[in-house]
Amino acid sequence: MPVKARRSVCPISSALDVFGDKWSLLIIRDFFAGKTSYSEFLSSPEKISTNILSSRLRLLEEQGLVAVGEKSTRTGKPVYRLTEKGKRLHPVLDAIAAWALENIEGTEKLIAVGE
Amino acid sequence: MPVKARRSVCPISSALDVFGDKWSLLIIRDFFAGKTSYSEFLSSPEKISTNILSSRLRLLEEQGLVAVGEKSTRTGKPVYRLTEKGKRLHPVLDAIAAWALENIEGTEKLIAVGE
DNA sequence: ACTAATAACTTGCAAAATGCAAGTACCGGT
DNA sequence: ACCGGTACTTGCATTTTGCAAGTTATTAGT
Repeated sequence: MPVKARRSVCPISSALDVFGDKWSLLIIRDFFAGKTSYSEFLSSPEKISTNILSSRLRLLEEQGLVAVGEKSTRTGKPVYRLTEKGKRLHPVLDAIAAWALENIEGTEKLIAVGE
Repeated sequence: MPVKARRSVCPISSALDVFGDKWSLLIIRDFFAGKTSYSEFLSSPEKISTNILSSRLRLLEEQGLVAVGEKSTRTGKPVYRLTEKGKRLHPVLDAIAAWALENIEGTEKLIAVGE
């Protein structure tokens, strides 16, 4: 599947072509929180639906932000991981979280966006 | 019109409820580039359509990121401006642009995201 | 005052993305 | 062989987006 055409060469526009939707960055957030499996992503409080999760993981993989490891022979589950390119999004999530904590009432830092 | 229900109290999720789409942050980018009028936003290379621009400006206004000034008596045009809350998004745009310039081939810093 | 032009929208409708419920496939254990 | 759980896929209704074509208001020129 071809990577979708970008709208312009502007870095912000190009970045939004990659993760400019309501779900992609939440999945990335969950990666930073240590999640690696389908069911773990489904368990997040925002309740992503299975078809969206499946398609987003595929898109993120196509974009090179996520890699799917071999299914663990112990558990049989595929293991999803952030690539280096994906991990470099950490400052973006940091900036967004900082803005929201200051500017949107009722937001709370629940999960450590660690690493 | 009521502000849409947020999906969770997570700051990232809440922030995406505000600007998690393909267009909102591009409009914000244009504000930082000094644009203030409808036609200026339309002239950006990504070619937003008029109905989306109209509805996004309204949503951003409802969220308190954008304020509409009185129509200038000289030109008759409404003047759109970022509020302080909107201006505080500058670090977010900075982080996104920095990531894209490093991680997406063919992106170029075209407009000064100044202010 | 009349006309033309431009800016700022709104409307209608097709296309795509999202959301929900249900179903299928493939383990691993008993 | 059967069962339960995880990882999906499928079908379809709803919502959002995208494009083209209006509509309204103000300004610029004659």
